[in-house]
Amino acid sequence: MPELPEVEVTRLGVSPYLVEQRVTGLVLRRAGLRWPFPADLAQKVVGQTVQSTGRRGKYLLIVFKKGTLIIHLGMSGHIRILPIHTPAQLHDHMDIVLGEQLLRLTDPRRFGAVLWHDAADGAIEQYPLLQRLGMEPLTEQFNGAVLYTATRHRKIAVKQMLLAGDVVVGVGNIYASESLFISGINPYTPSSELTLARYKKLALAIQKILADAITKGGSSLRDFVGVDGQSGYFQQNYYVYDRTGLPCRKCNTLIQQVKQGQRSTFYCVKCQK
DNA sequence: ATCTAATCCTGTAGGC
DNA sequence: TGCCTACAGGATTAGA
Repeated sequence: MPELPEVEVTRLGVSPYLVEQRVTGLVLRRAGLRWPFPADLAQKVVGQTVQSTGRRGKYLLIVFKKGTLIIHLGMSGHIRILPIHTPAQLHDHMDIVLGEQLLRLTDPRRFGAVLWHDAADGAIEQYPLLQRLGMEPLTEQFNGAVLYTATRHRKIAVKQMLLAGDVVVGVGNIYASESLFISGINPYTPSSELTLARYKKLALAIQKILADAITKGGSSLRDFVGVDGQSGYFQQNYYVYDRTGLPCRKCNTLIQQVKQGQRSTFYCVKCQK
């Protein structure tokens, strides 16, 4: 379940194996994932050298001189660095070969995506799918005022606003519930009704929880090079997510699970008003 | 301009 | 034991 921290941890993990390395081959084992793979992808990347890696929201960027490879992990995707000629298994959809190693994309549910943009680094914001994305939460510019000003006419529940990604990116279903608990906000509150002061608390909660998750995930970066892939989210200690019917860690009230826009929301009715 | 619902797909958990 | 259904996840898209 990659949210922003897992994508960033992935980027940090694979980056040393990519940057300044030349792509020597590309293997596609199906026509595409969520969307078809770019038709001429091999021509675009094979022979090219990776300049840098980046991230925009939950999109992983692999930057070449002539363009940028955009990878989205969907909800079940993950990437590993493996020795060349490692046999592919079910759901291994793409290999980017770099000399003696390869970057392998695995995604059982195929909600992920592999895209190409014919412009290097700076111009990536022009890519259609990235154009409507909200602000990066882990930047100096992001704060409560950003949330406040963007939501003056938004009646949508604050939980669903966070998830929508057009105000702030990278907050998935887990961290939406968690950040609202930390800031003491009821997930049903219409976005336009929250005060600046409460949005300041929410913005700080989002930044802290995402940064902490990256730190924790970063401690298992080596997992991206090897057989087992997935990185250290197991020990995550959530306040409300997936704790339906269990006592709130602050007040012992039983945690409620509800549906908002087809998605589960977890919250404490006493701590979150 | 906003918002809601449907959609993509597979693995897993729960009910019978 | 095995079948069946519901659900989980992100984010675009179409429709209200």
